[in-house]
Amino acid sequence: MLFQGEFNNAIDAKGRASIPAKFRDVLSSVFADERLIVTQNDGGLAAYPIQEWEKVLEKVNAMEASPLKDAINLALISPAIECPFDKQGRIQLTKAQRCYAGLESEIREIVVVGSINKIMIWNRAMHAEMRKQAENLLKTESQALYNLGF
Amino acid sequence: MLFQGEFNNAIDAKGRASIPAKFRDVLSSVFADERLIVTQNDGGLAAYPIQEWEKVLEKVNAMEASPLKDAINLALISPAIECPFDKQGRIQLTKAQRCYAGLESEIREIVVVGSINKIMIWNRAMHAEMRKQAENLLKTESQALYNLGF
DNA sequence: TTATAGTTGCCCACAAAGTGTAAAAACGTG
DNA sequence: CACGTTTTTACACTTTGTGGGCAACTATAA
Repeated sequence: MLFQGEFNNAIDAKGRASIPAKFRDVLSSVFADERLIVTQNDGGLAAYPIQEWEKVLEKVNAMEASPLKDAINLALISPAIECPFDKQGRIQLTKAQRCYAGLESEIREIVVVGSINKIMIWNRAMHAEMRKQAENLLKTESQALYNLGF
Repeated sequence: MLFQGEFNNAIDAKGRASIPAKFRDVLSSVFADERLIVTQNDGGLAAYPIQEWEKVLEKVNAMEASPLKDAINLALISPAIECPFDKQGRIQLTKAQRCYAGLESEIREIVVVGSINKIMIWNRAMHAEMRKQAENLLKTESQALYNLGF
């Protein structure tokens, strides 16, 4: 397990998001490279260690032309940009990234979520709403959950 | 990776579009030439560093005559024009270019998107709409995305 | 031709955004 | 509870983006 857990961190007035120390530790110990590529996905931001991102790129490049490939390029690849860490372990997000993720001006509360090989960053309120939706679905699937061992 | 990322910039009343400093840096450091050739493509504007544009031209010239070649000349090559930077890092777009890209008079909001070897300029609302379409398609292909590493 | 309106390029100035550093506050561990 | 680590706040400074003024030039019409 690489990135794991949820962290309620903040984004400052200039758009810098602090990344949990645990995730930075994973970057330096497992990947030996602190570079993060941040893209937009599903209403939030997804940050990939550069090695992971390059694997993704190779696979996408190998696809033959199709509407799906175009959509991936438009929605996932083009917006991607490297966001370097500052000395306090924060990454500077661009205006466009904040705009996409609902992190304008006065909004400071984010949640940083580990997701195996990537790190997701959400507007905290939005994330809470998504969780609620998910939990509602789970209520209708108690048997399946039981079978899974939950 | 040359041009990467999305930037929410503006076009002013005179039709000047500001190009992100990062992209200007790529032009001067990688291409050592700030000239941009701007053409029309797919409802937006595409700006090529002059070296990249010349590569394209050579390849098109090498094609033997065909309806496709004619269409390329008509739709992509003919409208192309060099748009020089002013000292504030903006390029002056012509009326025809703005008209084509849905950037008339009062519309100020654009998005400048890096796309490997070229820079795309979109009406921001139009781009958001395209992204939405793309994301809808992606939602139906979550297994494929997972396989690609997203 | 002259007058007029529109376009283009150049310049300046202000506002907004980004960067870097330091220090305070909060947190978690022993 | 005290300590070290982590996160947040605060401030100063730099860079970038945007709007506006002005003059030169172009095209059109009277």
